[in-house]
Amino acid sequence: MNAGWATAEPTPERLMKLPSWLINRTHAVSYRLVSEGFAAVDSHGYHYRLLAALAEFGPSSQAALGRSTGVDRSDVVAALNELADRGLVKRSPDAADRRRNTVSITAAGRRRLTALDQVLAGVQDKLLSPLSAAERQQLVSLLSRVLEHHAAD
Amino acid sequence: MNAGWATAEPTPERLMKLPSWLINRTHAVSYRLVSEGFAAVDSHGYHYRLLAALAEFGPSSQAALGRSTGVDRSDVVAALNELADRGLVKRSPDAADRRRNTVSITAAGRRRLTALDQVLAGVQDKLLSPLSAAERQQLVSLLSRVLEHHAAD
DNA sequence: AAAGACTTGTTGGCGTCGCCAACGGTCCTA
DNA sequence: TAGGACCGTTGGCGACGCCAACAAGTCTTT
Repeated sequence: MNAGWATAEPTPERLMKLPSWLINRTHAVSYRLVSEGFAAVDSHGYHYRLLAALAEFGPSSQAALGRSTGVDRSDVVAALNELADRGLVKRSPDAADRRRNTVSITAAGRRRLTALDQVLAGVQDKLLSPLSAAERQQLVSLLSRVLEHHAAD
Repeated sequence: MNAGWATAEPTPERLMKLPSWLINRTHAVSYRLVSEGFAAVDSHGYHYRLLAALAEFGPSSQAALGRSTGVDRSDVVAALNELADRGLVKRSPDAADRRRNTVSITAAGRRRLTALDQVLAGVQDKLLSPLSAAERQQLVSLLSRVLEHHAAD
C-alpha cells in the first residue's frame, strides 16, 4: 500500500483520525519491513507461518497446517512446494489416512526458522522503536483484545 | 489474509507474540469490515481517499491527489474513471497548465463522501468495540507515534 | 532561443495476498 | 453400501501496491 511515501502534499485529516487508516498504514510499514527481511533470507510470506506451526505442533497434514496458520489449502500446497524445493520440509504419505500428507520440518528447516525468528525480532524493534517497553506491551495488549473479540468472525 | 478464521487448531505461539503479526491480523479484520462496508455503497478502496482529499483540499491535479493520498499516479487514473462514471467527480482541463486535469468533487460526490464517512464511523465502532474510549485513544496515539517515526521511509 | 531536465496523464504490465470452485481420491457413518 | 465429509491439487479471480514507458507540456540553463 505504498509503504514509503513522503511528500509536500498533506494527507486528508479525515484519514489521519481513522483507527482503521492508522492500522492500514502501520500494516504497510510492518509488511514492508517483514518482507524485505524475509527476502534477504530467501523466504517469504507463508513460509514462516508454516515452519512455525511445524516446529511447534510437530508433523501435520496440510489441511491442519492451513487451519492453524490461516493459510488457504491451495496456498499451502504452493508454499510447501517451495519449502520442499529448499529442503526445509518433507512431505510423506500418511499411512493411516491415505488422503493426507504428513509434513515435517527438517533440520535445515529448523535452522531457517531460527534465522527468520531473528529477522523478525529485528523487525519488531525497528517497527516499534519510538515506543518504550511498557508502551509496546500496551500496544500488544490492545491489539490482542481487539483480535480476541473478532476471533469468531 | 483470511480475515475470518476460527478453527480447532491453535495458532503458533511464535506468531501470537509478534506485534507485526497482531498488526497484520488486525489489519485483516479492519480491511474486511471496511471493504464490505464500502461495497454496500458501491465504492471501494481508493474512492474514499480521493473524495476525502478533494473535499478537504478543493480541486486538484491528479498527480497532487495521488501524492496526498498515497495512491500511485496510474491507479489514480483508474479510480477517477470510476468516480467520474458515477458522477461523483468532474475532470476538466487546467487552462494554466495544459498537462494537468483539474479534478473537482460534485454535489453527488459530497453526498457519497458523507455516506462513506458514516460507514467508516460504524466500522471503527465495530472494530474497537472491546476497547473503552480511553483505550481507543491510546491505540490511536501509539499507532500515530509509530507512523510518525516511519514517515520518511 | 534552443537544449535538456522534469512533470503530467495514461497505458500496460507485474507480484503478492487472500479467496473460491472444482476435481479425483479417500474415509467415515448412517 | 451409499452419501456425505474431508484431503491434496489445479486453476482462476480481484484488490492492492508498484514500476516502466510514452507523448505532451512546462521549466531551467545556457
